[in-house]
Order: sequence, then structure tokens, then C-alpha cells
Amino acid sequence: MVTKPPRLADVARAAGVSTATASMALNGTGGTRIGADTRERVRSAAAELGYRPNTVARGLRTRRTQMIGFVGDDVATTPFAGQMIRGAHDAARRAGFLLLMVDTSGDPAETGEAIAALQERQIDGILLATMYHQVIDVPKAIGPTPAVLLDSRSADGSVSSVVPDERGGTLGALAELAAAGHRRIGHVTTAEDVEARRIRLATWSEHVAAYGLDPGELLAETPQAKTQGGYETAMRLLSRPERPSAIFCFNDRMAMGVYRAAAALGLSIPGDLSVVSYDDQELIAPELAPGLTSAALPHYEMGSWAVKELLRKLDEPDAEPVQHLMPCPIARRGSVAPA
Amino acid sequence: MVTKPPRLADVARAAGVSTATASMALNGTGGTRIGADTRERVRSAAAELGYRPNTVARGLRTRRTQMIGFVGDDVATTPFAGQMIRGAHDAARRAGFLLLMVDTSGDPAETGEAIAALQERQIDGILLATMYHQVIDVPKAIGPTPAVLLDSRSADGSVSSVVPDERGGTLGALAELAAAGHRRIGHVTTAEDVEARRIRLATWSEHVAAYGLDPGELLAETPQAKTQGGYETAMRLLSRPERPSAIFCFNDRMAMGVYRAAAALGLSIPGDLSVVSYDDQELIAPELAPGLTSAALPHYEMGSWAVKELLRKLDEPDAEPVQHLMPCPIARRGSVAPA
DNA sequence: GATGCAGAGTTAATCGATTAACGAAATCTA
DNA sequence: TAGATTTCGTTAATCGATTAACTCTGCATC
Repeated sequence: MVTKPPRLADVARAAGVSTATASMALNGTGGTRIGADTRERVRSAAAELGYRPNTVARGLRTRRTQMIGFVGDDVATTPFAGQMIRGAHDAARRAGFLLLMVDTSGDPAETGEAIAALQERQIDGILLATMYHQVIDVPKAIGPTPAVLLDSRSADGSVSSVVPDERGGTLGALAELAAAGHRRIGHVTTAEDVEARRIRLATWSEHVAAYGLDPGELLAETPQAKTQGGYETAMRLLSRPERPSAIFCFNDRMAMGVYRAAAALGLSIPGDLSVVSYDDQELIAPELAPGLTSAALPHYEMGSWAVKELLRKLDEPDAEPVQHLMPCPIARRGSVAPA
Repeated sequence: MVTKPPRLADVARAAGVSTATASMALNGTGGTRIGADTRERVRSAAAELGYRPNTVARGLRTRRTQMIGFVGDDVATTPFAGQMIRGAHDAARRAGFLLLMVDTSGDPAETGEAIAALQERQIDGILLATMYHQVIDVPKAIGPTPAVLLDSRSADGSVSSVVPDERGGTLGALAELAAAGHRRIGHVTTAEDVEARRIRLATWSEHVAAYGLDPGELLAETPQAKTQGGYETAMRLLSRPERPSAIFCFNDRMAMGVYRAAAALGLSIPGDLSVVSYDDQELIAPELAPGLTSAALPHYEMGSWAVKELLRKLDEPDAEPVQHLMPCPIARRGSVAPA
């Protein structure tokens, strides 16, 4: 007893018009060609039958599928990804689009395959998301398909992209410390050569150098930006003769280690040591005691910006590509106190 | 100079055959009708032109889009979701399917809309994922579309589903403690009425009751399963006259609070107190000091199981629905020591 | 020498919409 | 009042595949 879903032809028959009229009535196209009463007849017939357009058929004719391809390099495994996807998803949905997802574990050949798989499905555009802020070459497989880079920039600037404003976020985090009177601000960071490290480090260096301090004496590195590395670097930094009164951490996971080091050394946070960080990870920053002041990575906003930019490109194919910096707002919590 | 991508007709012309022949040659259909040399000619013509089938056109004809709808209730915001999506994604991709995602923030009306949006796009089947283990009514909007529930069961068992084996995981976690000689095992849990709480609590109750202990004396609840709640419940439990030698936590976030409480009371883990937990969240369990022994929620496996089950349903529409329990393996770390 | 049949393709219908091109009645204009 | 517009539709082509129903050779069979 499974009756097939109604087609446009069924609606047209029920309303006593041709499929052309039915199509125009439902879509509001064709200008004044359809009378108000006819339009109403068609609409109610459609509602009556529970008509839902077959977008596959429509897509074949219009060459628009109302689907956006989302290619992530291993993106689904990182805790940030959720917000990025959600931002893209919400913006897409509001415009009547859905996200077709492919995860690629970063391998370029696989990325090419993923892009091809999406193109076979005639997606209207592609979002290329990376796990963390980096500079990449746009895969040639993309061809003429409209695309936007998410959390990465293209080396040649030929494609629109959005990345976090790392410099602004770093300055914001440091401003929290400066406002509390801190001058000797240490930095613990990773040795991994990523864009985020470079910018955060350079911005911090400038900042402390402006006070006439030597960044080299206030810096400690670890191979991996994890809790253990944060612990070790903080131990090194805090046992130097003139220890910093505050530490700016590369990310929240390292900050967790800094908290642990402070506890081990009998230093209280924020009484003896102020801490600011980057990422504002929801499972870490608010859960530490005291809560960690951190510059938030605006993943949700980047995701939705990317979709809006992509939709703009669909409307105006000849628009110039835009490289956007998304602000990183500071989440203030209890880890900063006057020096 | 943007040349349109080649169509099947272009391949056929290049190979000097009809589109029917080209189609059959490329797809290997039509039995013996296509000679080996012709097939080869068509194949190389296709490769030459870089032909990629238009799956929208194909889908219109075959009524198969090779796309699976993934509906999540707020799923993209939880840290688990990534693994669940990835598990589903990988299994789908291996079979030539892609995931079309919709996130719904849980509202039933919105879920209905999401399902309709997917059906308009003619997805071959639907995965309905929930943020955490629960029992739900299958939305009527699904209709005859093949569906599988992910991390939830249907009240009436009419649809296949997969959920974690909470009982097995709890027994496994408690077995770690039992093997280390613990008898007085406390439990800190949430007051939220969710399936996970119910099963973990009941299983733990049985376990301690079997030692002749009164569960009521070893239990503490908090309104929300977060760090703060874990801290408070542990403080209560550990300041009772006969304090437990070990605590089984509802989840890792609460365990974080338990660690903090132990530190506040001067109890060392695992020396004075052993701790086991549930969820094995990657940002918490391995990062605590000592590492937290925890029963892992098999999100990846559930995701891929769900897709395989869905594909089976596509092949055998009359197959009986299956309710699957996915084992929760124990991640052993340093938080357990002999009593 | 007619019949049957397997092999290798071709023709044309079809999936369910959108839309360019065309048409008849009603209204307006000079 | 004849011609020009407007109004409100319809007819049929089209998007790019898949596939049921044919066709045409050549060969074996009786």
C-alpha cells in the first residue's frame, strides 16, 4: 500500500491546469502570467496532496542542486570542527541549502577524489575546511567550481578565505594582562611550525619587546601543544631567576599544564600567576579552576561567513575574492588578577 | 574559456557508438551485449575526455542518489558527534555514498522539516542520530524511507538502532576496581533522567549490593553532570564516616571534579582513592594526571554500524529491524590501584 | 532452405521538473 | 473600429543519464 509521492503533474491535474502553470504558480515565477485565483487553486491542491518537489529533477533542469560540498581534512575529528560545521550548516540552511560532507584525512589525492565525488553530484559550490589555520595551495581538482577556504588561506589569494585574526586575538589577550599591570609576560608555545604559532609568537614578541624586555628570556617551547608540554614549559619558565608574573599560553591544552605546574610549585592562580590563553575550548577553559581567560577561535562565525561568501559568489560569479580575518573575542574568566 | 564538462553523449560520439552502448560499457551492465573491444574504446574515450557522470541525471532515472541523510539533534555541537559522523562517513564512502547533513537542535517540528528537506533531495536512506543515548518515538515524517537510529532506540522497536552497551561498559569499569580488590565503590551521578544514568546506576547498584553493601550510602547526585557537580558530590561522598575506596563516575567531566575534590582533601589518586569513569573523552581522560580509566563510548563504531545496517536495508527492504548493543571497551590508565 | 538463436548494438521512452516559444481572449488606443 | 497590448495560459523542448524493446548479422540446426 505504499503509494508513490505525488508529482507536479498530479498537482496540475488536481488543479485543472498544465504542469507549466503549476510550476510557475508554486515557484512564483513567470511574472504576471498566473492569475491570483489560479495560483491559489494550485497551491491548495499541492498542500492537499502533500506535494514536495523532486529536487533531483529540478536540479537536472536548473543546474542548481541547492547543495554545498564541505570538504574537511580530518576535520570531523577535532573538537572545533563541530562549531565550524554548525556555522556553515546554519547559514546554508537559512538560504535553503544543505551540506554534503566529505572528510579526507588530509591526503591530497584523497582530497582530489573527494572534490570529484562532490562535483559528480553537481554541488553548487565547495567549502574547503582545514583542521587548523594554515596556508595551502588550492587543489586543481576544484576547477571552475566556486569555492571558499575555511580556516586556511590560499598561497596566491585566488580564492576567498576566512581565518581567525590571530594577531588581534593575541593583542586582546595580552591587553587583559596589561590592564592588570603585568609587564613580565611569559609565553609557552609549541615547536610545530603552524601559522597560529607564528602569528601568536610574533605578536607576543612585539608586545614584550615594547616594554624593553627580551622575549628570549620569557619564552619556552615544547614539541607538542598538549597538557604535558604545557606543564614542562611552565616549570622551566617559572623556575628561572626572574619569573614572569603572567603567562600567555599557545592554547588551552597547554594552559591546563601550566595550571598543573603552578599547583606543583605552590603558586596560586591568579594570586601569584595570571594566565591567558588561546582557543577557548569549551571542555577546558570554563572547566578549569579558576576559569581560564582565553581568546576564542570564532569557528561558528567563520563557518557561516564562508557560506555567505560562497552564496555571494553564486550570485555574482565575477566578484573579487576576499581574504577575511575573523575577530577572536576574549572570554574573560578568573585567571587574571593585578600584578 | 570555461568549456562545459563532457556528457555521456560526447563520450559516445568520440567512441563512435550510441549513448546506450556507452552507458552499458561504462557501467558494465547489459550482460554480453557489449563486445570487449567496444567496451575498451568507450572506456578510453571517457578517460581521454575526463568524463564524470552527472549523478543528478542518473539519480532521476535510477531513483538512487547514493546519498544518505544524517539528521542530528544538536549533534554537531557535542564533542562525541565528530566520531559518530566520521564512523558513518567512512562506512558510507567505502560503499560510494555521501552524507547529507542536517542539524536540528532537537525540536520535533524542526526535525520533521529536516527530514522533509532530505526527502526532497531523494536521499536513499536516513540516519537519525541523537546527542546521547535515549529512547524516542520515530518521527512520522520519515514515512517509508529506510532509516536507522544512532545512539537511540525506538520505543516500539520498529526501526533498526544501535546504542552503547552501557551495562557491559559499567560492568567492565567496575571489574577493573574489583580486580584491584575494591569493595566499597561509590558512585557519583547526575540527576538528569537519561537512559545512560539509569543503566549505569542500576548496574552499579547491583554490583555493590552483591557485596552486601547499601547503594544508598555510596551514592551522590548532582543536578548537572559537569565538573562542578563532580566536585560537590565527591566532597559529600568522601567526607562520610566510612568513605569509599573507589569511585565510579557517571562521566569524565564529573571525574574531573572528583580529581579536584580528592586534591582538596589531600587524597592522592590512585593511592588513596581509585577512580573509574565513563565516556573516555579524548580531551579529558588521557589528559588528567594520573590518566583516567574510563569505559569508552564507541561512537565511531556505532556510526559505521548504522550505515552498514542502512545499506543492508536498501538491499533487502523486508529485513527485520535489529536493535544492536555496541560494546564499550575499557581504556585502562593510571587511576586505579589496589585497595 | 527455412527456423531459431546468440551476439552486438541502436532507437526511443523515461525519470520529474523548468522554461522558451507560442496563442487566444480581453482590454486599450488612436 | 482596426490594430496593439495585456492577461492568462498551454505546448513542447530540455536537462543527462538508464533501459526496455527493437534490429541486424551470422551461424548452427533440422
